[in-house]
Amino acid sequence: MTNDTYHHGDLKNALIQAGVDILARDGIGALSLRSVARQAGVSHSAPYAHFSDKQALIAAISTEGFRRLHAQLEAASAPLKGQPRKQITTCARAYLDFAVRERDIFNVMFSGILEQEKDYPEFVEISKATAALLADIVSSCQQAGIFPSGQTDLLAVAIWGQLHGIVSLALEKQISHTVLDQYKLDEILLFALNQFALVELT
Amino acid sequence: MTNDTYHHGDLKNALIQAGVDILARDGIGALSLRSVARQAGVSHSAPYAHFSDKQALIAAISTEGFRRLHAQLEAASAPLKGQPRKQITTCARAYLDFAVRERDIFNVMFSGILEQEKDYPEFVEISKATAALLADIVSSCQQAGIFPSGQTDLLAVAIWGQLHGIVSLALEKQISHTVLDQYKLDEILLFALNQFALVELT
DNA sequence: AAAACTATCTTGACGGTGTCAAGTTTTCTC
DNA sequence: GAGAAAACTTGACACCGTCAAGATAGTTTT
Repeated sequence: MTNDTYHHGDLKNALIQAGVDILARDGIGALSLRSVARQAGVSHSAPYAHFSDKQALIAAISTEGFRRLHAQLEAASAPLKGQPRKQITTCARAYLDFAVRERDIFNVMFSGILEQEKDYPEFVEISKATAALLADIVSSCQQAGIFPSGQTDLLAVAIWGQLHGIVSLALEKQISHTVLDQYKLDEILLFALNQFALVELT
Repeated sequence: MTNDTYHHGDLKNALIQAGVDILARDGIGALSLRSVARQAGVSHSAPYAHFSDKQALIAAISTEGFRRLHAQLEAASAPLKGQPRKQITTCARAYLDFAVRERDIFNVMFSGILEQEKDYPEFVEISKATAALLADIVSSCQQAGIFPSGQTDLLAVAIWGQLHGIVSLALEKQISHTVLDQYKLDEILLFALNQFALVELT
């Protein structure tokens, strides 16, 4: 072959993007190294120049997922700096939005498919940054008297856990229709958040 | 073949049990129709007499998982009938225990691998029963003045969600060491539960 | 600038997988 | 006991992850 596309240039990112696209279009069952290679227009073994195995590709896709989630939470909360009461509710809705809109990426990120996550430092970094973003908002809320003070890390984990759990159960269709017919999901999130709050969140 | 084991007798349940064993021994990556058939000592196509496809086997394993979770919660709460304060904390710990001890089944149950869950009525039934078990305890707690009264279903979903989320994040190793070094997981669960409670839960 | 080297990509192969079709064996039914 | 139905085997197919060997493109060395 003597054409000018033998070397792709940025195949690694193209493969990650191809993976994201396949997830969005065909779901998690269609995500394979070979389908990703096909989508990127390269041979079935080309990914091995950039990913040591399928786990490494999944780690990269999960990392990209956390980047998007982080960016989404950042975009939701940054314009509300100084208004922690609005930040926490807006971020909760943004978390829900992300999970619904990028359902399959969200699943890849949190479904235990990725093992040995500590082998992927970029994944660890961005997932920690995402947790820190939420913790910062929780901390701001404490300082504003919205949440009780003290044990910030513990409080942040509890709130993230609650948020994550309700969203996850919803994606798994484990929330009964008797509840869903009565309340919208973000109302459920708000109700749960308010258990922690000293003033009513809306 | 003329031996007396051509017909297994109860291959369907044997295949489910084989799946559970493989999950426990080799993890979710080793779960395949063929490995399950091998483990049960039958040919690679034998499962198709009992399961229409791999999804159906996964549904059956998930169903078995919910049966075990339900049984575990039942065993934890039944002896404490009339003591809702103890029931709710004991069940939270039992939920955590189950997730840790049967980690891979728990993952199969809640990782979105199973699609079209409504096609599997036994799965729907036992998962609803599990939610109902938790909701009943929450309701008892309300009547005992441990939780605020009203909106029982909403409260139950919030509490289950919180429980589920914290456990899930822990399994995903998304809870930072600064928190885990300071608190045990069941202390985190208790802290979160107490946000809903009118009296302190221990 | 030529040569050596390295990174990138292709081709081809291997065993494993889900699924289906066809055939065999056993059990059920009348 | 014959025929039907259920349970199981064998064999095939396309797809998968992975590896080895080779081809091609850039990069570095001299």
